[in-house]
Amino acid sequence: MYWLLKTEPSVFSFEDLVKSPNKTTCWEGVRNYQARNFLRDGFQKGDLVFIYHSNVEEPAIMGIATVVRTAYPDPFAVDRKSKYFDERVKPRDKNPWVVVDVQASERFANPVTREQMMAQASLKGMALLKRGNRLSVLPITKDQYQTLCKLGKPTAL
DNA sequence: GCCAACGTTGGC
DNA sequence: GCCAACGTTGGC
Repeated sequence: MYWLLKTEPSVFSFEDLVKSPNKTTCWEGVRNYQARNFLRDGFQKGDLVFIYHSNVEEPAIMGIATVVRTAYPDPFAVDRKSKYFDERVKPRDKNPWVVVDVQASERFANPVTREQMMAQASLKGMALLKRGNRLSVLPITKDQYQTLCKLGKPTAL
């Protein structure tokens, strides 16, 4: 399967992922149930994931990561010191939030900008491109994956 | 259970 | 900085 994860590069960028130990990080802080369901029920080991920079001048897909660990409880949701702490998760409840681990695998030689995607007829209808879409975890079809790779030119790290 | 108010995301 | 979209909250 193929996915897309949004991130604000001022918080955590694709290059931050590349620089992480073993180029791997746990993708914390997802606090939306639909997005959570994708992470929990959809993400499989080996799935490929586009990393997309949002809330910047030129939103773009920067590269590809691989799922290296399937969903497990988000430790930050129950860590009072974390900015992702969720007050509503009471100790005796089960923590509803999950993370997956992703490892950077390839960098796009040509990051694919939102503008480029908008101009691609074959990407018409992508949820990502819909105005007002706020979902931070999105499924990508095989066709979309191939189109985006053709544009992005993935290169080994 | 309805729905208005509010808060957040994120493109523009 | 504006505001569209939409999820969440809380009064009733």
